[in-house]
Amino acid sequence: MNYELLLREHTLKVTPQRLGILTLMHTYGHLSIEDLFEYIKKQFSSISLATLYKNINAMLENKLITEVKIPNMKSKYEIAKDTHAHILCTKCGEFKDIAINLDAVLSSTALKTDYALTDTSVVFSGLCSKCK
Amino acid sequence: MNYELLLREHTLKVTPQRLGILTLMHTYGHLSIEDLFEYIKKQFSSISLATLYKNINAMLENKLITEVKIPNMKSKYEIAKDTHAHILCTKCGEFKDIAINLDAVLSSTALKTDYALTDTSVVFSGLCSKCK
DNA sequence: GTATTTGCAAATGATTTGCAGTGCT
DNA sequence: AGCACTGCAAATCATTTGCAAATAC
Repeated sequence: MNYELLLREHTLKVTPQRLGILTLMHTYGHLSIEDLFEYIKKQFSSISLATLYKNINAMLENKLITEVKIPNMKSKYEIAKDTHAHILCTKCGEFKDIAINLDAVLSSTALKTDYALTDTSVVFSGLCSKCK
Repeated sequence: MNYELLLREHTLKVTPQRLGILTLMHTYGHLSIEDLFEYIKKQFSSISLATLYKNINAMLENKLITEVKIPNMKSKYEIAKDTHAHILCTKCGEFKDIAINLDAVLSSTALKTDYALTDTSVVFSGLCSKCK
């Protein structure tokens, strides 16, 4: 994937730090601030936490990335993509995307509540195949 | 509802502050820490934020209440109840429970992922009937 | 060349902890 | 009586801000 283009499309300047952050997110899928800082320091030993936060916030504002809030855990960040849900193993911490179709649930909810629904935040949790 | 009994069932002592917190949650449905502190001070003018946090944490640990994490907002707390979902109006901030049936989605997800699913965290958002 | 970004240090905000006194059972 | 809870102050942790130097375009 071309992150330089992605940044430019979102009106953000291209810097090595930003490219590093996006590459990490692509590699790991979902990362907390702590994780990101730990990994990014390996490439940019002098990067500051302030820079990381500033970039995360800039990319969130431009909707290039998304924050995923998870029960009982710190938030994780991911490159923005189409509507999807997440699944968490509460024992080993595995966290990943799942493809589920919520269209029926969403349209019936919209009907019942008279809301115009635009976003979903869905995290299922339990035990993964290894942990259960 | 009998909050004294509810506290005892969860092995927590009954104190006026705790009863106040639970009554507020019952009245308002979902409250942030800020909201709770503002309201509870009207009853207990000398209550400290530390006490509020300690009680919230004690009740969370005992699963008497639940934290609801919401995209782009501070968490809200509610008295624990059966699995349900939430809906948020991103304009006026209305936030409420919705009764949706996720059984089909959950069982097909469990099958596909080989997870034993136990919990769900679902927040839909958009514009309510007045705001849209 | 100008505006934005970076990294540092300091400031702010949120939550937790320690402790002495009080209240619950 | 004994242990848990409260309220205060201080400590810790998370995030943001201000500013000078460096970098992107």
